[in-house]
Amino acid sequence: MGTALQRTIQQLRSEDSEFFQIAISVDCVIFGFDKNELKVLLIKSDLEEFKDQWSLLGDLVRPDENLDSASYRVLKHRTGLDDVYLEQVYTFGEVSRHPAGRVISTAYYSLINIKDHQPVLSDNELHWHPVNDITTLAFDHKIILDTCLQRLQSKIEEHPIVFNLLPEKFSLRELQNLYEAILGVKMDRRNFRKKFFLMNWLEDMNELEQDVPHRPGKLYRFNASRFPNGKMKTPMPV
Amino acid sequence: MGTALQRTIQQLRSEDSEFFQIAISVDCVIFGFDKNELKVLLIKSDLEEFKDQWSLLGDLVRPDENLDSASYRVLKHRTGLDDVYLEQVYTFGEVSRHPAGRVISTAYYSLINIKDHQPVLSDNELHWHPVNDITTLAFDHKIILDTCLQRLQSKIEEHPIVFNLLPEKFSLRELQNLYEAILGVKMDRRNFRKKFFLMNWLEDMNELEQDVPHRPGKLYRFNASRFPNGKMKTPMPV
DNA sequence: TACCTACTGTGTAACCTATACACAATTATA
DNA sequence: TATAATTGTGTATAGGTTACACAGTAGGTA
Repeated sequence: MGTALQRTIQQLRSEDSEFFQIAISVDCVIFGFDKNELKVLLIKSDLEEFKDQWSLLGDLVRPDENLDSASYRVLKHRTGLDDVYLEQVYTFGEVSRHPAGRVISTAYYSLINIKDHQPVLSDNELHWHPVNDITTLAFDHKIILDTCLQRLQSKIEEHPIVFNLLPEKFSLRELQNLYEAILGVKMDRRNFRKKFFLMNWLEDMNELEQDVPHRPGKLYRFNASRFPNGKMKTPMPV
Repeated sequence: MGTALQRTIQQLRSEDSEFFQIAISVDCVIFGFDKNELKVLLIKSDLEEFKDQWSLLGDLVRPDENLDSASYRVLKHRTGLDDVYLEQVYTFGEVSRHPAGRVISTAYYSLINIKDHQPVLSDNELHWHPVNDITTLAFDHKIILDTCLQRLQSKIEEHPIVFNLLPEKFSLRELQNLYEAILGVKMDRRNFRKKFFLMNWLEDMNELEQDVPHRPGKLYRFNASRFPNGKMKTPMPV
């Protein structure tokens, strides 16, 4: 007796479709940063079972598209953005996770500059929520959100991906606020500056912040070309 | 127009089955440790396209089983082992990754004590291969193997999971050989001992190695109860 | 215009961890 | 009884992490 995979897909389909009763979807945790808070883009669930609850953005995967492509498609559809940071995190496959049937879902998270996001006008069910305010979501989406946040937290300790959440030019204070919002810790300002300058990622724009009611800070941008091999030398200071 | 997920599964099935043309499988990278080498359990592919090539152990997911359960089922079927370490790593969903049709596969890796594995007699196509000797595999399984090995490498730097690959009692030399085999580096013997004893994971069994042609080392076992919160304090010494 | 507020920008010392490294003790074997 | 191979042990150095204070600057306000 062989396993199911040892027969061909055509054989399986002709037998009894036993293995084609599972749908696969992608769910996207779309992170943004605004007013010193980490936020996530959610939509009102339209399933009766989860009436008035919020859920992540997702869709079923089409037979002719790659898994990653499905995720990019959802992002493009919901944010209008093309060139975004996207990372697969985990696949959730509990039998009963979707009330309407068997749906296995692969979770991705994405980092976008919230200012670039022009909400689709017809989609007034779409809103940015502070991550820290979210206690429940439809389906198993709270678990998916938590899993993606954990991945983001460990990822930024070694990879320079937070810049996807910021405008091109930013001050060191904004950058530190972002790290603090994601990691949920306070950091020492002087040590933060020291470490970042040691890493040599930032390019001084020779410009100052505008419209701040205090001494303005310098503006920098991320210089990806200085980043050796996609790996940071040391984790962030606490 | 809503997305596919906003209709019910029943609606979708009755429409045109567009979203039920994808099969989902699990693939297991089963790691073992023998003769100071990290090994992986492989099976001869029986697909014509990959004749005489080796492949990972996997199977299609059944509609009524959780994703994790499918992986445990494959492990139990191939190794006879029940209580094994298993971790989901990544889901591979390229459209053309399987020649027989659209199959999305979720990869897991597993750590077993190779001595416990009694190969199923009828399955003489099943063999342990040194990870370092593997250059090609059927399907995209080489990429899956590499991905799982990378995950294992980063995981052991913070979590005490390597003990799943060893017999209950082991010497410090065996433990160090195992770390060196997984990470592909040589470590300093004295620093390795120092760090492990500082972490206080090991319980001295007051026994010595047998049948070694030199001064025997002490035997230890992993004391999980001393492990606080599943997280190691410091990475392994190099 | 003078002062107040709130932030920016900067350096050093103490501490902790990681690393490099050598020799005596023990067992099996010839 | 000598040899081979490995175990078991401590210290000094280097490097990185952390804690911490004060002068400078722009905007706001009286």
